[in-house]
Amino acid sequence: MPLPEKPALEGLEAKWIARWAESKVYQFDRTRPRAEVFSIDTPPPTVSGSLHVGHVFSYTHTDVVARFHRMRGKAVFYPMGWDDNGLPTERRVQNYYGVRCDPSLPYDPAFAPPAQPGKHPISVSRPNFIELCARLTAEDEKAFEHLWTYLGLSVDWAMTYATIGKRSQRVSQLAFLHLLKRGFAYQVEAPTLWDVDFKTAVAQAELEDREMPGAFHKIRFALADVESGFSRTVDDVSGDSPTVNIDTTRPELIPACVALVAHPDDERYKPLFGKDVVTPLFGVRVPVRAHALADPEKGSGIAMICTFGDITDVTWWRELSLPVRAVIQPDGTLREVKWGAPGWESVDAARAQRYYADLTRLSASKARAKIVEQLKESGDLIGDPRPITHAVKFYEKGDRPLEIVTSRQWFFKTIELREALLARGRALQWHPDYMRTRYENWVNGLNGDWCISRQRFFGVPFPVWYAIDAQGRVDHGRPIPAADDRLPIDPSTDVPPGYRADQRGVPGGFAGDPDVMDTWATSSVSPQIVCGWPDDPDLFARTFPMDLRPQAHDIIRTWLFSSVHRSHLEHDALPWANAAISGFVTDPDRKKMSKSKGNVVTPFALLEEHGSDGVRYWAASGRPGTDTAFDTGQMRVGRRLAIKILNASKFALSGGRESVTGRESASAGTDSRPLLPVDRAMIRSLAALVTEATDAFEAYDYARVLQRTETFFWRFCDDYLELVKGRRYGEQGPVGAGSANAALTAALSVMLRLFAPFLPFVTEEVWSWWREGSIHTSRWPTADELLSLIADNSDATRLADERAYQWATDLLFEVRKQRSEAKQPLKVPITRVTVRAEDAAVALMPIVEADLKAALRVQAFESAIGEAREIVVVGYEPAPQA
RNA sequence: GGGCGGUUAGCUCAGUGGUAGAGCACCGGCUUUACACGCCGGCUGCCACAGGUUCGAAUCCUGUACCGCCCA
Repeated sequence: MPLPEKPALEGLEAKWIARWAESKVYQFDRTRPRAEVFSIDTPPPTVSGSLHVGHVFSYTHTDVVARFHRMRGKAVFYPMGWDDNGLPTERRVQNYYGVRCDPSLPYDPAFAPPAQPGKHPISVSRPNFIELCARLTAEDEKAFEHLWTYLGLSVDWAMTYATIGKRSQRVSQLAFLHLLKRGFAYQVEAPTLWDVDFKTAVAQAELEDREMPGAFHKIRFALADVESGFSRTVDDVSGDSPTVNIDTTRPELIPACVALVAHPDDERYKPLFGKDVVTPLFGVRVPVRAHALADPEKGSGIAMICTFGDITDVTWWRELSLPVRAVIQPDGTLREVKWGAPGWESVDAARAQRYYADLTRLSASKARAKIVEQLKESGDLIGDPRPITHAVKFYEKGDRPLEIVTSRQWFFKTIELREALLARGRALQWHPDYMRTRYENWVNGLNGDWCISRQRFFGVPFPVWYAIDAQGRVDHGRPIPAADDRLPIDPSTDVPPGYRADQRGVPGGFAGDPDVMDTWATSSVSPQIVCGWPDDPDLFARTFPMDLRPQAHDIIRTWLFSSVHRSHLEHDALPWANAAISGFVTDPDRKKMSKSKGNVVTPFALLEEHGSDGVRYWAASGRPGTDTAFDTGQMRVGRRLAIKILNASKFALSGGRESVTGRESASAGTDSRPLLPVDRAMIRSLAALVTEATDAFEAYDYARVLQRTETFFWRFCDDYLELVKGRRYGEQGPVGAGSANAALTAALSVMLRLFAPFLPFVTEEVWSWWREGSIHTSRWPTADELLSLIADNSDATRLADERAYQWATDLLFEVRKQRSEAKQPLKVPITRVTVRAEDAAVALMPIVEADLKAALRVQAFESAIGEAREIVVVGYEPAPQA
């Protein structure tokens, strides 16, 4: 192929994407043994969200590492997944089509969504809803694949998976059944964190704290039985009976109050422990109890325990064996209560009923406003509410504060595995190492088992049914598991072994588990999904445990933790040897870029403007774990680097072969080895770079590789290339030209390969000018391939060559500087340069003089031995008369 | 409140005990037969602050301040 007249970056993406797909360069070779495989557990992006520059950033990191290992000779196992399962997709489908899922409706095979979402959501059956989810995610996935391909990810697209796909469902269900059999999965009716809008349980890992305005309300509780031992000085007293005042931010939960609690050492309240108080408005007798979690510093130091206001209430309720009086319903409103009925005994049930009637069916926030009025009226609110700002727990995707609702949920055991999971974390290689601390903090802070069931629709169902007894009661105690070989199943349509379809939902029949799994319960088995467990043991043996889990640090507590957990239980092993943790992309104000903050940049436009190589250059400059500023300037620098590679390559290659103009190479017929000291020195310093780059890459420090290679390349262009330019054109005869050409082509070949993981398009383009096959399946360069070109690598020669090259660049710099200061154009020859230097340097002049004369347009050097170095440009040739 | 990272040139960042660096930006010069998306040169710093260790500290230790993130 002839060298292009004017090489350009435009169109390289389209050209090479098509050829790579055609020639299957990124196809995984599954005949290779485990030791020759590098397997990557790619994060499946949430397809219902839009891709943003943060994705481009972190996925580039993975690709760079993948390309390095491919060139090191590994068969790279690099699948892509789509996380289409779960709430984000449901929410997007609801908004996109204007529909709501109503599981009670029958399937309508003729249903078609409206072109535009209507004002009021259309109710559709669960199968119809799932169809819409599948349809929309398929479109999203196409757009994602296009972007990834354009970015140059070297993914094997034949292995793509989706978290809602059949295989993912089979693996999730099978792994679940294994844990059920072994007792690590269990279900229980228990108070659970609950989102009142999504109407589902959520897990600890999905919580986030948000600073919210609130208010402390000082509420008066009357003592039930006044005794002499109780000192009236402990707190405010009003009316006839001694009272105790508590502070609460949630007065609407007074009807759910089951006790008061203070710290066991709190002298103010010690006399009250074991006594009863009566709740205001509702007149319920509740005990005063002691517990270490009560904070004497907070409010009045005594708190009410409600079922349930927060997770501390749950702890108190459990540890103090208190009864349940729940008022918050799954939709977040207050349920109806019959005051005076068992469990709701009151000293004045009629009065309780009267107050409560005004609260029934109000949301928590409306009920709060109402009850404050009532408390004011009854005189039980002491003073005005005091506004505060406090952290309130939210579901990370939710809009209203979480409630705690008692319901039947599935859990995976985590708490009893804490020590084992910490040990796994220590065995994992973290990049950077300090990210391990995030994991350890999380594992140490676990306060309950992992709730995996969600009361949603677009997810992996639990592969179990329950018998219904003759009285129509569902027996949750003995779930009927599906047979392993039938998975995946949907218990809402499939029938358990030993039953007929017409027995669904009837006494003596069966009921399917109605819930779906938490999306993390599926993505946590992504290594098993991609590696073919358990249906393809051959693939599994070649890929698992995997080499690398790349991901961002925000999901250490979710994806990373849960994957370690699942692999620990299923395989008694870590799922991967390495975890490479990417940082975030920050905007210029050092804030995390995110959609909600409105500072997200659409990635495709960036790729088109700066070129995929340019954007990748920016991304690869972000070291593992380090947050990186969004910087189009860096992308422009990357683009310039790519252009420079094109042009320098054109020059370097135009001598060793037939050139663009058809002129014969100046070095034709000569031995193609770097023979001259300057050439040898350059080759050896490149060999040192290769060693450094390889070591850094092995340590996941790809950013250093890029930076060092770039620095070397730019100096190569500015100094070495200029130095040998004249010689390369044959000014010093064929031997000098041959040496330069040999050094140029060898150096170019190596530098292109060093750049290839970062700049896959431009390096492939240049490679194609003169080499067979793809650069991306060529061998990673070695120091030895360079050093072996040189006959004499003895220390003496090496040092002498280095000194000559150094001396040449010193002179280059000094003369250039003087020419620049004299403002003389390069086309004006310098008549004479006098050099005074130490003996050793002067002795090097014959070696470098000819190259320097050509590079600097110097007609003559005059050198003398002297103490202090002095390099003087004596004069310039007068400009020719006009 | 606890933990983790960070603070180096106007900006983005390298720099793990030995004379403070790169790119961008800025200034001056240059059509030079690979590249003006280029080349040559120049300017730019109490390395956040205060102590300590050391012959010597941007680098190690202690503390402080500020920024970011994670967890309560």
